[in-house]
Amino acid sequence: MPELPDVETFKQYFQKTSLNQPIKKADVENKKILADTSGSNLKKELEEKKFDEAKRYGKYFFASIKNSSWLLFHFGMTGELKYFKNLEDKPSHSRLLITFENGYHLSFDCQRMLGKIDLIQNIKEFTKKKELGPDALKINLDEFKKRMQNKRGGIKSALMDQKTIAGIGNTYSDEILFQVGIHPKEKVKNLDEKNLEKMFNKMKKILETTIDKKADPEKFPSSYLIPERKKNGKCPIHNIDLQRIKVIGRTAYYCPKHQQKK
DNA sequence: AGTACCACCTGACGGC
DNA sequence: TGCCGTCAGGTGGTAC
Repeated sequence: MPELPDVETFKQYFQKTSLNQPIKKADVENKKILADTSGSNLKKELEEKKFDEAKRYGKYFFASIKNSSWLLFHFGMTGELKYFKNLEDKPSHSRLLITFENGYHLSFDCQRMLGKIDLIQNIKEFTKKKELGPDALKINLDEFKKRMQNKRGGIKSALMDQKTIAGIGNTYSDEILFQVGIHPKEKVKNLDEKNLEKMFNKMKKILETTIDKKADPEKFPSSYLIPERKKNGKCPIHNIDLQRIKVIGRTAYYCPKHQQKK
């Protein structure tokens, strides 16, 4: 589920594999993933050019096309990047296929097609238009507290609101709340400054740790909730069944023992 | 402002 | 075996 740590991992992968390599071909294999551009336009923009920079903001990834626009990726729920040599290794839901002069390929694989690709001129303008809040990795404590203190609803929906903070989704909001011991439906208003500061620190630590582990739950510390976010999952601290509830239409997992409402 | 609900979309899974 | 409902969860739109 591409949230900030997953997208950051894609960015690092892209930097390692696809930067500064002359592009030979670019083919859109399914037009549904295109936002505001056409397949022929994308082809024209990419072929015989190269990527010279990679950036991330929240859950969005941007690849700079040298002397031209930015190629924007949003991964939706099932999007990912794959770099490979032989076409037989092409992922099964490849929607955009880029072929480099060196013979390797980069594919935007997106099974459910909830992802999007677009061309944009300016990242700042884009994030402004989307009204995205500060990136969760970059936001400082004061800004975090200020933004949270303006929220009236529940804490999980506040953490997932991209206009409040950009980058946290359903999975990682569960992890943050699990580690600070707060119920997903707790009203933000009921949290004091100390709660918010602890939450801020945990959020940063979780993002840094999971990026370091390349967003792979199998490599996460055994004290983490995420690997247990499944049917019959247990709290790694208390070894009891996790609770499953709906919060804003999303499934939230939490420990009924150490995440009780105030 | 916040929440509820729907749509987009595919594939895995459980029930019958 | 195979059909069907449900679920997964990011975003965006609408209704209340």
